[in-house]
Amino acid sequence: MAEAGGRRARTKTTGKRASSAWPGFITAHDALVARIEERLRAAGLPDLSWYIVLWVLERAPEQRLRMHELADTAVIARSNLTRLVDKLEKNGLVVRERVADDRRGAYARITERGREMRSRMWTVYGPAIEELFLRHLTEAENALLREIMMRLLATVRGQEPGL
Amino acid sequence: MAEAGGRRARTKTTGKRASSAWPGFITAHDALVARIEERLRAAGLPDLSWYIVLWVLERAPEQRLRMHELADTAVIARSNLTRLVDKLEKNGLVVRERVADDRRGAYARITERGREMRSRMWTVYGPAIEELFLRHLTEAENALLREIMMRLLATVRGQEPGL
DNA sequence: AATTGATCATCCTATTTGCAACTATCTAAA
DNA sequence: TTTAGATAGTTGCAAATAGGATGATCAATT
Repeated sequence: MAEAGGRRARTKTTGKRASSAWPGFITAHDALVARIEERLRAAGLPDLSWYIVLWVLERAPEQRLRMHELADTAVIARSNLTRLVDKLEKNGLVVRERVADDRRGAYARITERGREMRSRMWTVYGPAIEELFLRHLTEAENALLREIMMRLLATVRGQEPGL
Repeated sequence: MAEAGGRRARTKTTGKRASSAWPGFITAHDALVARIEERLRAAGLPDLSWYIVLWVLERAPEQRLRMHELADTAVIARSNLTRLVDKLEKNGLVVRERVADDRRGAYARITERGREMRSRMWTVYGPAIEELFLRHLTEAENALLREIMMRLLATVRGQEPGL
């Protein structure tokens, strides 16, 4: 959160605004994600991290991505992605493939079962997004929100220290 | 994430939009939070969850809140809040107090040291928010974003199953 | 070719988290 | 009252996570 509605601005250099959107941003995010995870769990489905990986892979050029690209796109630490992909692979949802010209590297590729699982998860996830999120936004708000998020993402990705 | 830019809408009932803000929303959130946590760590400071609890308590009516109120406000599972408050208490940043008319209950109250810590964390957190988030929004965007987040928060809180 | 420094992925360990009990207390109804 | 059912907070255990270390390979320079 932040100094939010904030008592008085503390310094001149920090140039506070009347009211930052930040606290609401992270709080709304956490609350929404908690609700969604609840629904997935109730439906006996894997959690969001699985969905995200499957979704990213499904949209990738050849249904596959290098591990580090996947980690960056899905915003998952590399070491955690290794284990997540282990589990997905054990469940037959993705397969690892060697990289022809770089023996250090590996691809993760989504399988047919992986696509099925993503689709199955979407039957819970999609309506949840609709109901908890989209439903409360006008078309214009949705569009602006999307644009803003892409802008933030672009700049934050542009200055990753470890990227 | 979501069906995003989405191939074609799958059913009529799901009433998809051209492009949902949802994937960007959670991805931007995760990326921003990761950067911020990085900075706090680099500064040898505790992580965001400590800040949020201290911040919520500092703004609370009497600098204190019942454990369950704190959990709900900060969006932290009760069992995790118990342990988080344990740690904060061990560090002298909050104290637990009994509730006069409900012997089951407990307050968490922020201490002077707690306020100092929040303030110290803000010297890193505040500029990070400014630089990574606010800086990229116009005043109008910030205001709208804030309003939207509050709206989402209100509705998601209105329908909590476990609340 | 040899060396140095990055990069890729994984492994290891300490924490943290989620969930399901569990205890104590309160509330409402019989 | 007594009892049945909620509520507050905590605890235990399994699983997930973060972050640094490791081993292997690649790229650039000498």
